[in-house]
Amino acid sequence: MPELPEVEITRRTIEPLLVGREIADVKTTAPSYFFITPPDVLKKRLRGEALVGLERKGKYLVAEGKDGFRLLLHLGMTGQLFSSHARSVRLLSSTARSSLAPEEQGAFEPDRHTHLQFKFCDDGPDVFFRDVRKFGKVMLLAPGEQNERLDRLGDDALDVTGEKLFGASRKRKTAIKALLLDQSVIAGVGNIYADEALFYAGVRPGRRALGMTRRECEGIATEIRRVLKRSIETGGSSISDYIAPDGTDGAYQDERRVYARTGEACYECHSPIRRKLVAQRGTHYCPQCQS
DNA sequence: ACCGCACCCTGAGCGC
DNA sequence: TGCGCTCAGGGTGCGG
Repeated sequence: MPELPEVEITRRTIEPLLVGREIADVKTTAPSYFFITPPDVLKKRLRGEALVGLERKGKYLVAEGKDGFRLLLHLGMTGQLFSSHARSVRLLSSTARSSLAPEEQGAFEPDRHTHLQFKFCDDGPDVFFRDVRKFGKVMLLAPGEQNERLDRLGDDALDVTGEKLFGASRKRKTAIKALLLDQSVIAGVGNIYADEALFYAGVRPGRRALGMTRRECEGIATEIRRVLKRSIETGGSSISDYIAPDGTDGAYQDERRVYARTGEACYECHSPIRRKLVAQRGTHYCPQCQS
């Protein structure tokens, strides 16, 4: 679900709830590949600790402990990191939603998809990490321990330059969209913002990276930075699962030009938006505005 | 080194 | 109602 803007908003909103509070207890679900670090190790290591910082690297959240250990969180496709005070229908299945009276909707009790529950020594809210599909990840790193998932990340997408893209695109026969999704080239772009940025840049997603001119790469880089910043300003995209940690929806989905608009009219030229597979991902573009 | 693909998992929505 | 299918904002690991 979440790409750079959603992860960044999550970081900003959850930071004051996670940092500087002594952890009383951590509850988890059973071991699964969601837990790269086993649940019992997490519980033992985190109890009594307080986190001192929370930063974002690409789509990863990295929390740091006092003695230098790091807790890596990745939201995958359906991960939700939020306060126990958050209220949102996106935390409930559709059947659960419809069986509730409107005024009850949004009340949340940890369910089988709530893989992490942080309880704190103060009487403030708990912090929950819920993930229906379990494509998210949680991992603990010892002080000074390197991690290749983090180390292989490319430049942060908010800072991507045309020069960087142009350099990376040489010798790459793959589609330009696949290049944008490659986290070792630039970190943070996912399926929505790749499609949106390529629309604004006027470039078809399926074109070979190798065929891009320097000027086109400049345009794509500019649009990536602009679209991501704009999405952060509007609270990110809440399309199916994403909510901010306080339970609020983003609004960027209302500004989408192509993503999930298959068959609808392009706002610029009124051609129907097309969908095809590129890099095994659903890909949306305007056949008229993008060449 | 790079490429495409299978796979990890659960749920929603569709046509029949 | 139920079945079978497709689709979903993520990333990894494999063989070619």
